[in-house]
Amino acid sequence: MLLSNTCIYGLRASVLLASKDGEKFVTIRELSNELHISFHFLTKVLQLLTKSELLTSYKGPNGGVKLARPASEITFMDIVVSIDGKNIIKECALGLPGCGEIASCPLHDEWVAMKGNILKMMHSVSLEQLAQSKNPGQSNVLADLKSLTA
Amino acid sequence: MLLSNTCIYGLRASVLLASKDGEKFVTIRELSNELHISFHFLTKVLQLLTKSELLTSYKGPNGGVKLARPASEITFMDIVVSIDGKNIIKECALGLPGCGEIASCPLHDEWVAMKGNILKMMHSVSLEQLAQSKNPGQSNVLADLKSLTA
DNA sequence: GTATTTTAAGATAAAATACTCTTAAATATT
DNA sequence: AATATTTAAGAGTATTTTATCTTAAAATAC
Repeated sequence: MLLSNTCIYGLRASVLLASKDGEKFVTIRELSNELHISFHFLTKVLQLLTKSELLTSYKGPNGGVKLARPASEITFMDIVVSIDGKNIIKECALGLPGCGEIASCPLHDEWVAMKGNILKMMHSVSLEQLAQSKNPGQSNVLADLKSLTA
Repeated sequence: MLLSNTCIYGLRASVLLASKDGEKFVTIRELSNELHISFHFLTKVLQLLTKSELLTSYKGPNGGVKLARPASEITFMDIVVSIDGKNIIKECALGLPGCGEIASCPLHDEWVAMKGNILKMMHSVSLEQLAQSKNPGQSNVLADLKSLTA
């Protein structure tokens, strides 16, 4: 799989946060309830995003987490990099460590193009876009985000 | 990552086999030496390919493994499916289990298109093509296959 | 048939990932 | 100050992936 489970949890929580009032702190308990993700585990995941300064957190009553920047300014990619790191797609489809530097494997060009497309998409899609589905044929992602367990 | 380590080992060994005389059995010991992969682990990996009938194996002296079909008739995809299964790329980038059935997340269309491209490439590239680099600018993949450790 | 070569299979170990539980620290309310 | 709320941090557990080691089974050669 391209993204770890942990990363997908982080993405879902971020999109959910993006759908809420960006000023208020939202408790991780609330997020974990709506997303059906274990509270303790989600806490760990969101700590990563907080350390990366994509989220701001606040302890104590009325505390919680919120996006550190407007949802339009945080990309899918930001979340992915924060949790899974920069190398989610290997340089070479065959895992050849030297591929592309001096010589390349036969898949190289196609692979680089596809990798580029995926990264480009991740970079160009914001949490705001993910939170509000714009195409008429598509329902809001939030319904799925919340209702599904598996 | 898209493909497991195990799968990449299987791919490398298959490409190496494709570069050799397709009639003779090649010992796993020889493959593991050339690829710098642990003999015992490679044995396990190739057992999967043998079970999937992509390789033929033979025990005893002068035994080993060889491709079950001509290298031109075995695809990158065949190897990947045999080792990592059919679902190497999730339906939905956000891991939403229901995405695409009734409603879709905002990434859906782009994601499906990219997934299709990757699968198409894997399906259209044969072991023969991987074994003999055809583009002048590209070195043969075998040099990398053999020489690199990591 | 005995020894040798080689894959097959199983048991075990190590590492990475996923997840849980407990305690500490910070903040707010009373 | 005392208590409740909430994130942070750390320790611990479980599962999956990766890798190793041992033994068994099959085939050959002598």
